[in-house]
Amino acid sequence: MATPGSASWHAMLDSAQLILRDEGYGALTSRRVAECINVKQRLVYYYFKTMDDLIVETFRRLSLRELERLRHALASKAPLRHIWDVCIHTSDSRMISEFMALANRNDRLRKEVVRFIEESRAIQVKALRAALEGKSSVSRIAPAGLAIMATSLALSIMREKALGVNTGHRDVLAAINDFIAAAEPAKRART
Amino acid sequence: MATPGSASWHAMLDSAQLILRDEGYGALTSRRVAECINVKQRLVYYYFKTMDDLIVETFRRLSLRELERLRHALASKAPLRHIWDVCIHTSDSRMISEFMALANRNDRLRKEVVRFIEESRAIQVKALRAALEGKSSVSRIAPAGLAIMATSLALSIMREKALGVNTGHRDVLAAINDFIAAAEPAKRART
DNA sequence: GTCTATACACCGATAGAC
DNA sequence: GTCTATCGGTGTATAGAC
Repeated sequence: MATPGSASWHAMLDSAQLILRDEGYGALTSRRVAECINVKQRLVYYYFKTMDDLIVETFRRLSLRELERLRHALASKAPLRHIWDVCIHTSDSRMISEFMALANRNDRLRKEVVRFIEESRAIQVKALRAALEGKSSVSRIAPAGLAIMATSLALSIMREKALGVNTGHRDVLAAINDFIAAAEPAKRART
Repeated sequence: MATPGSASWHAMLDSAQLILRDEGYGALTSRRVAECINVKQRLVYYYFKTMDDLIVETFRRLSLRELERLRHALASKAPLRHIWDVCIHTSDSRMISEFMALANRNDRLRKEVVRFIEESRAIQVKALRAALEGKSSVSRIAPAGLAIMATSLALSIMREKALGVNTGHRDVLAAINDFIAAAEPAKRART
């Protein structure tokens, strides 16, 4: 259509994110997006051919920003610590749940999600491989296994926190902290 | 309203599950449910006062069945192995994604989900505590931490498998197998 | 780039007959 | 217990003026 990257374009994606987070994908409609930025519904279809396009583009912009944060953390002095910080402070868990649900039935979105998972995991594996080189005593699990454990736990902890469950969180966070301290003994920090 | 537990009642919950799994909560409508079991839309409102009630009841029935499986596994000869089997072969990950998304904005469902998480975790902790008694060398992580790791990983692996991602799965499954073998050295099995 | 107006489908929920 | 019929509301998407 026209003008990806313009002010209205970004405003629509911003609204889409907020609606997804606060009201769920069932509420992500062209009318609702338009209402959020005080324009008429018709304009949404000027920027996005279908609502499907809007959803895919919303995830795409979000995932590119997230990968940027991960690459920045990878290049830092304490990659493991900073990558974990990015994972545990990533986008709202409710919004992630919505994208997951959508990805199961939207093939274009699914491909974007798969791309994101694979790229982010590659960054994590790179950091873990470098940190664990010559330290076989820290973990017998391969870097790829540790990476999936990290993302999986970060997501579960965020989600349960949002639901109001806390059982076992302290234990897991302590274990992760110990692991990072052993693999990357540079400075001390709080989780 | 009337007759919870009757044939039509169960048929409606069965349909609701299938629709959630295959089409998402956006498609879970009274008309769609009625269509699936060849009755008219009006009948759904005879069994469930609102669509909200139908959703909550669908999760409730499912979670009670799941807890029953977990309790059965706990009472078996190899509790850790069997509980893990239940976790990794639980309800379809797409359906779980839908319930998660719904629970973030439906307070009655949220309470049911919290109850399920806490009860299932208690069962897992019980099994882990018993298995690890006097075996401090197997893991330094407390049982509650190990429980959240297990559920978290089972869900992530199922979800990624459904999406078509495999990176690191083999490593994680091997690690879990090793852990169970060390904590519960009874018989050998495949994961 | 932003608007008015509209076609057409589907939603939740209810009234009331049999 | 199951049906027909219907209300008011909201959804995607498009035509076309300014």
